Amino acid sequence: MNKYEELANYIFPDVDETIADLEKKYPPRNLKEGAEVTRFAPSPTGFLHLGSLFTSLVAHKVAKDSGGVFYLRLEDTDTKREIEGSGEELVRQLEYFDVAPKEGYLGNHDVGSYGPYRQSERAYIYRVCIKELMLKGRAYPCFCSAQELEETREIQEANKEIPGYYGDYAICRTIEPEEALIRIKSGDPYVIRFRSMGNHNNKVVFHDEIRGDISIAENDMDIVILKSDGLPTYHFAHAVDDHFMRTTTVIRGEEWISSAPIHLELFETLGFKLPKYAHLPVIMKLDNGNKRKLSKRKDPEASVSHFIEGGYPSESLKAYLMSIANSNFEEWTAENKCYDLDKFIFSFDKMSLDGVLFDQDKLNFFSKEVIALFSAEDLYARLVKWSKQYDEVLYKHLIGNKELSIKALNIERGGEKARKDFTNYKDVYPIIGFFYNDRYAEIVKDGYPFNEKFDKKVIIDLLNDFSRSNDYTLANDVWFNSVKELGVRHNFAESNKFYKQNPEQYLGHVGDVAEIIRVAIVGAKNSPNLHSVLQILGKEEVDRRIKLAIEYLN
RNA sequence: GGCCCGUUGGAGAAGUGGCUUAACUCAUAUGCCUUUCACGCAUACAUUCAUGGGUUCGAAUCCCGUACGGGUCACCA
Repeated sequence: MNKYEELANYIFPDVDETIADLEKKYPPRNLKEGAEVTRFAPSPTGFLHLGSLFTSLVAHKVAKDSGGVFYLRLEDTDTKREIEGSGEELVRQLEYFDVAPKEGYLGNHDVGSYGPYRQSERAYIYRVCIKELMLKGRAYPCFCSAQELEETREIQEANKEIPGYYGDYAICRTIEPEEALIRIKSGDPYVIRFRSMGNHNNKVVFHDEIRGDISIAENDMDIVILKSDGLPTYHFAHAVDDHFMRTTTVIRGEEWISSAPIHLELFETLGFKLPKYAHLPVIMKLDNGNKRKLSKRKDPEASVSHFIEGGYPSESLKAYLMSIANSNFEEWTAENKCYDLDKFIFSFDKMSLDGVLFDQDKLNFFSKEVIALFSAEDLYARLVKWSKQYDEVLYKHLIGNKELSIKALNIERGGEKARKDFTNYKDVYPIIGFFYNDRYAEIVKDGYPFNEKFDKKVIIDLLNDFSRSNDYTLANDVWFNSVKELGVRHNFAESNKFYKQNPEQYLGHVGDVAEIIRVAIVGAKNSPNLHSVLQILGKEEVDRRIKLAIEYLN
C-alpha cells in the first residue's frame, strides 16, 4: 500500500494488469539474429508527404534486407487535426510505391499479433503503464489550465529562463495524492504528467545510427503523457508502442532528435530496452534563398500524390529518394542498369547528415532512365492504369488502339541507345499522339509546318513521288537510300555534306526531304524514327495522310 | 534566445593526415554523331573544401573561435 494507490485506482479503475502482464502478452518477436523491426507511424492528418515516403522507404528497406518486419502504426491521437479517410489513403499510396507493410494498420483492417495498431484503440495499454508509473510516484495529475501554463511561460521568458514545466515551475508535482483525488472527484479537469528525475545540467549521450553519438542535456521536463481527452501524447505512445510492438530500430525524421532525452528517460523509467534510433535528414526546398522543409500547404511536390497524378512511375521516385538516402545508389544503378531497390545494399553510414534540396531535374533524369527500361507492353499497361484515372483522352486512345499503341511505344525501345524521351506518363501523348488518326486530324486541322523556303509545287511533287515509289518494308538503311534517290530526282543533295559544298546547286538536302515527309505524316517537324513510324502506320494510312497534305497545299 | 545537428561547384555527393592537380552523377554550355527529336560520345564548369587561428614536415581531413544554414523548445505528431 502506498500513498498513490488510492489515487491510481480511482483514475484507472479498469486497469487490473501490470507492465509485466503486457510483457507476456506482447513477447519479443521470434526473429533470426540481426532481423530489424521497423515501422512507419504516420498520423492521419493528410496525404502522404514526400518526407514520409522517404522514411517509409528506408524503414521498409532496412526491415526487408535484414529479414525483419516492417509494420504500420497509426498515430491517431490528435483528434483535432485528423482528416477523415486519410489513413486509408496513406496505405493506398504506400501500396502504389510497393512499400506497404504486411503488418499493422492496413486501411480497413489490422494484421499482426502486436496490435491494436491504432493508438486510439490502445488506451488500455497506456493506462496500464501510466498506472504503474503513478504507483511508483513517477506520474501525477496536473490541473494547470492552458492559461496558467501560458503565464508561467511568459514569466520564464521575461526572466530569460528555460520555458517549460519543470522544477519549481511544475506546481502540480507537489500536490499530495489525497488532495489530487479530491480535486479529481470534484470534477477538476486534469492531465497526467511524467515526473522527471533528470537534471538539465547533466548530459545524456545516445547513439544515432546515422549521426553517431549525440550528447544533449538530460530531460527535466514533466511532460504530459496523458491528455485530458484520455489519449497519450506522442512521446509516451512512442515508448510504450515501440516497446510492445518490439521495434528494434526507430526510423524517423531529424526533428525528433531534440526530444530524444525525453524518450530515453521514459524508456528507462518504464523498464524498457531502448531501441536503436536513426534520424533521417529532411527534404527541403529553396525559398527566397533560404532552405526550408517542404511544406504540404505551400509546395505541391511535398505531397506524394502530386507525383502519382503527374505520371511518375513509382520506381522513379523511389530511385530518386534512394539516391538521397545513399548517394552510391546512383553509381550502382549506372553500373547495373537496374533500379530494383531490392538488389541494392543500403547502409545507414552512407547517409547524408544534412537536409537535401528537392531536385526536380534529378527526379526527371531517373524517371527517363526508369521508363526507358520498361518493355513496351509493360509501359502500355502502366499507361492504361494511369490514364484511366488522370487522362481520359489518352485512355480512350490506348484502349481503342492497343496494338498500334504498343508498336508506337516500342520505337527505339531497349538496347544501348534507347530513346529516353518520356519523363513521365504525361509526356507520352504529345509525342506519340499523331499515330491516332483522330489526333492527327486535330493536329493538321490548322495546317502543316512545312518549311516555307520550299515552293509548294516542289513539296507536292516530292510527296507524290514518295507515295508512288517507296517501300518501307525495306530495312531502315535501304529504305533511307531510296529517300536519298527520291531527293536526288527532285534536285536535293543526297547528304548535308554535299549540299554544304555547293548550296547553290541544290534546292536542299536529304534532311529537308525527310522533313517534308515527316511533316506530312505526323504534322510536326519532330517525331520518333520516321521509318518506324511509316512501318507502323502502314501504306494505306501513309498514302491517306500524304493525300491530305497535298490537298492542304493545293 | 537556449540546446542539438550541420557547412566540399548551381544540385546530390566521394573523401577518415601525404595516392587529390578534389572522384562520380544531375543540371548548364559548346562540339561531334545523326533524316528530325531523343539517345550516345567528347570537352568545359571548385587553384579550393564557410571563415579566422592553431597542431603537423604535410590539413578538405585533427583542435579552438567566429559566421552562416537547419532542427527543436505544445494537452501536434
